[in-house]
Amino acid sequence: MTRKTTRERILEAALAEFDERGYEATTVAALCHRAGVSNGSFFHAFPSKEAVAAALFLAALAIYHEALIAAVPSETPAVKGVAALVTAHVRWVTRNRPTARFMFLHGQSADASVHRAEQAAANVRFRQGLAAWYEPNIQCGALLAASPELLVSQIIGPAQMFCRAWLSGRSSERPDRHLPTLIACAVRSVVLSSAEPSSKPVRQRRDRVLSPAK
Amino acid sequence: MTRKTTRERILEAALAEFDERGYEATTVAALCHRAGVSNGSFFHAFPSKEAVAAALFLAALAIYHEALIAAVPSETPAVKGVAALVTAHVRWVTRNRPTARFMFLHGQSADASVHRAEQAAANVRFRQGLAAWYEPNIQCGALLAASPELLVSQIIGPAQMFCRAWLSGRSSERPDRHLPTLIACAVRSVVLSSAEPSSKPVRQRRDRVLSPAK
DNA sequence: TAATACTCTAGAGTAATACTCCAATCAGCA
DNA sequence: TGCTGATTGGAGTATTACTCTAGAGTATTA
Repeated sequence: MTRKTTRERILEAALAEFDERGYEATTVAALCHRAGVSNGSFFHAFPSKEAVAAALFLAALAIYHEALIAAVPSETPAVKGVAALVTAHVRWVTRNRPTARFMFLHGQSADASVHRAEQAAANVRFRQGLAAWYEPNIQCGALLAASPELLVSQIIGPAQMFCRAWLSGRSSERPDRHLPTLIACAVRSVVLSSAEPSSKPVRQRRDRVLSPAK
Repeated sequence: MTRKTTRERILEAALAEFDERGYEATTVAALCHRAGVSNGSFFHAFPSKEAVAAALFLAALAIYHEALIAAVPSETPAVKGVAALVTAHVRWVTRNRPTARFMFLHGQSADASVHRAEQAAANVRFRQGLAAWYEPNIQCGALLAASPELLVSQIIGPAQMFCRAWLSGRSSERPDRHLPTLIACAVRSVVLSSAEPSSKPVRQRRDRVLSPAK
C-alpha cells in the first residue's frame, strides 16, 4: 500500500491541489485526504502548509535549472546555445504544465524565509552551471558581454513572458508553436558576430561593459 | 479628518501591508487598523479581502498599461517606439516599486473569478492601444510581423524578467542602470529594417489584422 | 423643523482552518 | 519477548475571514 513515502505522497497531492484550486484555497484537510495521510502525519512530515509549497517550489526549480544547464554543454557555440536554452525553457514549460504553473505563477508569492536562502543558493548554482557555456562565448566576442542576470533575461525573458501568459490562461497560443520566432529573436538580441557560421573564437578585449570578470 | 474615502484608505493600507508582509500574512484586522477603519466598514466597502487585492491589481494594471500606451503615439517610428516601451516599463517599475512588487509578484496568485473577466478586458484594451503604433510599423516592414502577444513579449520580456529579479530581492542590480543594453537588445530583436535611420511612416490601411475596430 | 429613508460605522459573534498535543501503534533490535 | 525511537491518529485550540444587527450620520420631503 505504502509504496511511496509520506512526504512524496503529500508533495504529489499538493501539486495537484495547488494547481486546481490555488495555494490559499487548498486546505490541509484536503491535502491529507488526497494524500491518504492523517493530520498528524502531515505535520510530522512538514512543519507547515507553506513548507510543502516551498519544498515543491525548490524541487521544481532544481529540475528546471538542470534542464536548462543540460541544454548547453561547455563547448556549445553561441547561436546553438541560445537556441537550445530557449527550446529547453519552452519544452520544459509545455511538458510540465502543472509544475510550471505552480512555479511561475504561485511560487513567488509563497516565499517565506525558508525559501530565500535555498533559492539564492540554487540561483548561484544555476548561473555557475551556465557560466561554462557563456563565458567562453563572451570572451571570444560571440555573445553580448552582459552580466549573467542580464544575459539570461535577454535569452529567455521573452519566452518566459509568453509562457506565463499561456500558463495563466490569459493566452491560448501554445508557446512551442512560436519557438522558431522566439529563437530567432533571442539570437538577434545577444549573438553579436556580424557573420558567424561556425564561430571562430576571435580574441577580443572586453571593453567598458560592467561585470569586472568575476 | 476623513479627507479620503474609506475605500481609498483601505486600498492604500492594503498596498503597504501586502508589500511588507505579503497577501496571506496580512490580516483583515491589520488592514482595518492601518486604514483607521472598523471591521464593519471594511466589509461594507469590499466584499472580501481578496476583492481588495483584485481592485488593487486592476488599478495598478490600468496605470501601468496607460504608461506604456502613452509612450508610443501612433506616428512613432519602430526603433523609437521599442526604446520608449522598454524605457517606460523600467521607469514605471523603478518609480512604483511597491505597486510593481504587488502587481508582478503577488498579483497573479490572488486571481479569483472577479479578476479574470476584467483583466482580460484590460489586456484587450492594452493591445488595442498599442496596435496604433505597431500595426503601421509591421505593415511597412519595420517591425517583426508577429502576433501582438509575441511582439510585446519580445520587447519587454527581458526587461520584465530583469525587473522581477530586482523586485523580488533576488538581484540588487537596479534595472534602470541597464536600460541602454535592454533597449539595444530589444531593438535588435524585433526591428527588421537593415538600415532605417528616420523611418518614414508609410500611409497604409489596416487590413486583416484582428481587432475589428471596437 | 420633523419624519423618513438610506448609507455608513461599529463591534460582538460564527464558522472554518492551520496547527498542537498526546496517546496508540509500528519497526527495528537485544 | 521487551525496549526504544519513529510514525500515526484524531480530538482540541487559537486565529482569522466573514456575518449580523443595532445605532449614528446624512440627505430628502412635508
